[in-house]
Amino acid sequence: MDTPVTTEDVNLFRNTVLDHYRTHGRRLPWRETRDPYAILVSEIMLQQTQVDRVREKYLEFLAVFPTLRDLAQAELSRVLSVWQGLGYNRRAVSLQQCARVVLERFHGTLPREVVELESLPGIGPYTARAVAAFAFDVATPFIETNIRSVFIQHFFPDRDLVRDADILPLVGLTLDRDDPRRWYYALMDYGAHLKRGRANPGRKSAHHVRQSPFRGSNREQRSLILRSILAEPGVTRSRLEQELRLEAALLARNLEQLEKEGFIREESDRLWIA
DNA sequence: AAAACGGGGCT
DNA sequence: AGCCCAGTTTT
Repeated sequence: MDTPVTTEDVNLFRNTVLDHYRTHGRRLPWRETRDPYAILVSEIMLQQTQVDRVREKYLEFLAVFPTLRDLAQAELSRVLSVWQGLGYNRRAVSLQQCARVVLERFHGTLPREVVELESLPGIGPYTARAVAAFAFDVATPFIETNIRSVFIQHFFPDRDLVRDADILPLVGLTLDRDDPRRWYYALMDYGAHLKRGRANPGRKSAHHVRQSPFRGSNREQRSLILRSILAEPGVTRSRLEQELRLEAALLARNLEQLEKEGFIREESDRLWIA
C-alpha cells in the first residue's frame, strides 16, 4: 500500500465485508459455543484443513472428549483413532499435550492471554490470537489464509508478493474492537467466498507455497505406519516391513521420528502407541 | 528461510 | 493432474 488509508476507505471496506456476512455468513458448530476448549479443538483441526472436512470430525471429537480433562486423561491411541482421516496427526498429539499442560499449569482453564496461549504445545501466533478473539473477545490482529486473501484483493490489487508484515497493520486498522469475534467470522467468510470460481488471491502472497504431491511421499508412509500400529498394537518391525513393503532403512527412520515426536514406543522389537 | 507434516474433495 | 486448506515446529 503506497497511499495512506483514510477512514472512508476503512468504512467502505468494513461495509463490503459485513454486507457479505449478513447475506452469506456461514453457520458453523464452533461458532455456536463459547467454550474455550471446544474453540481450541476447532482451531487446531482447521489448521491446514478445510472447513467441510472439519465439521463432522469436530462434533465426533467433542462427543468422545467433551471436556479438556477428558482429553487430557485419554489414551493417545484413542485420540489418534478419532483423529484418523483428518491428517497432520502431530496436531492430535500436541492437542492432547496441550490439554495436559493446561490441566496442571492452569488448573484446567485455558488462559486468555495471547503470550500464555502461545506458550502451549501446538499453539502458534495465529491460533493463540484466534482463540483469544473467539473465546474471550480479545481484539488483536492476526492473519490466516482467508484473511490474507481479503486484504490482498482489497488493498493490494495490483501487487505481487505481498508480505504479511504489510497486511498486519491494515488488519489492526480495520479491526472491530467491540466485536472482534463477529468481524473475524465475516472476514474469513468473505475470504473463503473470494476463492470460489476465480484464482486464489492468496497466490499473490509472498508466503504462498504449493503442497508437494501426497502419493508416494514420506507423509503417506508415515500415515500408513501409524495406521498399522493403531490397527495392530504390538506389531513387529518385520511385519510392518512386509505388510507395507517398505525399505528397512526408510521404515527405521520414520519409526525413530515417530517415537521422538511422541506417537509411539518400541519395546523388545514390538511397536505400540505411546 | 525452508522443509516437513495427511488427506480428501473439487476443478 | 493439480490445487486448496482458520498453521506449527523443526531444521
